[in-house]
Amino acid sequence: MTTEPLSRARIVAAAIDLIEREGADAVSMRRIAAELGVGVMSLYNHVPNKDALLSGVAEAVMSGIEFTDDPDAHWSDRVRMQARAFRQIAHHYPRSTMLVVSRTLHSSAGLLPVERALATLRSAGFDGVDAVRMLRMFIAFIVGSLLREVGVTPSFAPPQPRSVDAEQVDETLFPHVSELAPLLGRCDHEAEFEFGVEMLISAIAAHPAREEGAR
Amino acid sequence: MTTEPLSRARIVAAAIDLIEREGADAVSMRRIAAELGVGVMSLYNHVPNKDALLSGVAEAVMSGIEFTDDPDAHWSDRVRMQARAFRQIAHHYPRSTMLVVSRTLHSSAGLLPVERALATLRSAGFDGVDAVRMLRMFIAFIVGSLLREVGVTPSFAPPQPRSVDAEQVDETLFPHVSELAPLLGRCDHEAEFEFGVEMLISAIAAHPAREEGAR
DNA sequence: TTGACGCACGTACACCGTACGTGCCAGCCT
DNA sequence: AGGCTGGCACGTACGGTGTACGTGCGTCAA
Repeated sequence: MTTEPLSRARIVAAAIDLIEREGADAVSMRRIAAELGVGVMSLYNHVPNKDALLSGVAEAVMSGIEFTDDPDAHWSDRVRMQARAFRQIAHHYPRSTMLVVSRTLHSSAGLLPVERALATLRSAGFDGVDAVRMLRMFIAFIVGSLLREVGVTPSFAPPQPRSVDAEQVDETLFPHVSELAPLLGRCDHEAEFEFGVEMLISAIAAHPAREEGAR
Repeated sequence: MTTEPLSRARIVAAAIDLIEREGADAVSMRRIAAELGVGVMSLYNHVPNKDALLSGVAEAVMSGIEFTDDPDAHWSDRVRMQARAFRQIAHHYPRSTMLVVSRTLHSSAGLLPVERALATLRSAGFDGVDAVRMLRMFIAFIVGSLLREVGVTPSFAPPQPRSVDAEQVDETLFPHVSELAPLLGRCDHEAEFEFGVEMLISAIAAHPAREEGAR
C-alpha cells in the first residue's frame, strides 16, 4: 500500500468529495482525517484551521471553471459562454457551490474570470467604470441564480413538497400567488438562467454609454 | 424583577440580537439561554431544535420588510420601491441577512412580497409565465447583490485590505484587472444596486412579450 | 555521527446540540 | 376541597466538534 504523502491538495480534494457525497454538515476534521486514513492532527501540518480548509475548497472549485473564451467572437456570445461556465460548477459541485457563494473569497483564484469578463465588456464598447458596473450586475445575477438552484436542491434527492403548495395558500389574500402556484412550484433552472442572461445581454446592448463598433 | 415568560418570539428576538452583535458564529443554544437568563433546556419547550430557531430568525427578518406599495403608481416605480424594501433589511440586519438568503425558506413569510411583485408585473402587462420569469430574475439579482453587500462587510468593521490590492496583481497576466484595480477595490453598494435595478427595469420595459398600456 | 527539523499522531480541553428525567406550580374535574 | 394532570424551567449526561500542545520517528545536513 503506497501511502501517498499527505498534502493540502489531497486534504482539500477529500473535503470536496465528502461535501458532495454527504453535504456540508458532514464535514469535520475528524471525518476528513478518517476518510484519508490519517490522524486528525496530521491535517494541521498542512492547513492552519478548518476555515482555511473551506477557503481552499472554495478556491479549488472556482479554479475548476472551464473557460473557452474566443476573443474574436461577438461580445454577446462571449458573455453567454462565460455565464454558462459559471453555472457549470453548480452542476459539477452542487453542494460545494453553496460554500463558494456564501463565503467571501479573498484569494486570487477568482481573478481570471474577472479578467476575461472585463476584456469582453471593454470589447463591447464600455469604458472602465461601466465595465465594472456591468460585471457586478452580472455577478449578482449569477450568484443569486446559483444560490437558488443549489439551495432548492439540497442533494437532488427527495421530491420535496415545493414551498408553495397550491390549495393551501389563501387565495383571497394572495390571488396572484395562488393563481400562479403551479408555475411557482416548478422551475426549470437552466431555462430561467438562460432567460435572465438574455435579458441582461439585451439590457447591456441597449445601454447608451456603450460605444458602437463592437467586435 | 418581572421575569416575562419565555416564548418563541422572545427567543428568536434574542437570537437576532446576538447575531447582529457578535455574528452568526456566536449563536449557540447555551449562549442564547444565557442572554435570556434561563437554562439551556428551557429553550426546547418553545423551539424544537436549533435549525428551527434559525428558520424563525429568517422568517422574522423577512416579515420585517416594510412595503409601501401604491397600486396606482407606474409599475416601474413600484418595482423600484419593492427592490429597495428588500435591500433595507440588509441595513437593519446585515448579519442576519446572510442567514436569510443562504437558507431555503419553507415558510410562507416570504409570500407577501411575492404577491406584491406578481401584481406589479401583471400590471406592467405580462402574462403569468413571464411575470414569474421576471420575478425570478429580479430575485436572483437582489439576492446576489445583498450577498455581496453583507459578505464583503462581515461586521462593518476592520478596513480590510480589499481582495484586489493594486500593485500586487500581475499586470501582464491580468491587464484589465490591474488597470481597473482602484475601481474594483471600491464599491458603493447603494449606487451599484440602483444601477442594476434601473438596468433590469429598462430590460423589462423593452421586453416584447409585454402588452403596452401599463398603468 | 550527530544535530535539527518535518511531520504523523495521541491526549486533553472547552464548547456544542440535545435526549432524558425531575420537580414545581397552575388549572381543571370531581 | 382534594387530587390529578399537564405545561414548563431546569440539571445532568452523552457523543460530537475544533484545536493547543507534547511526543516520537524519519530523513536529510553538517
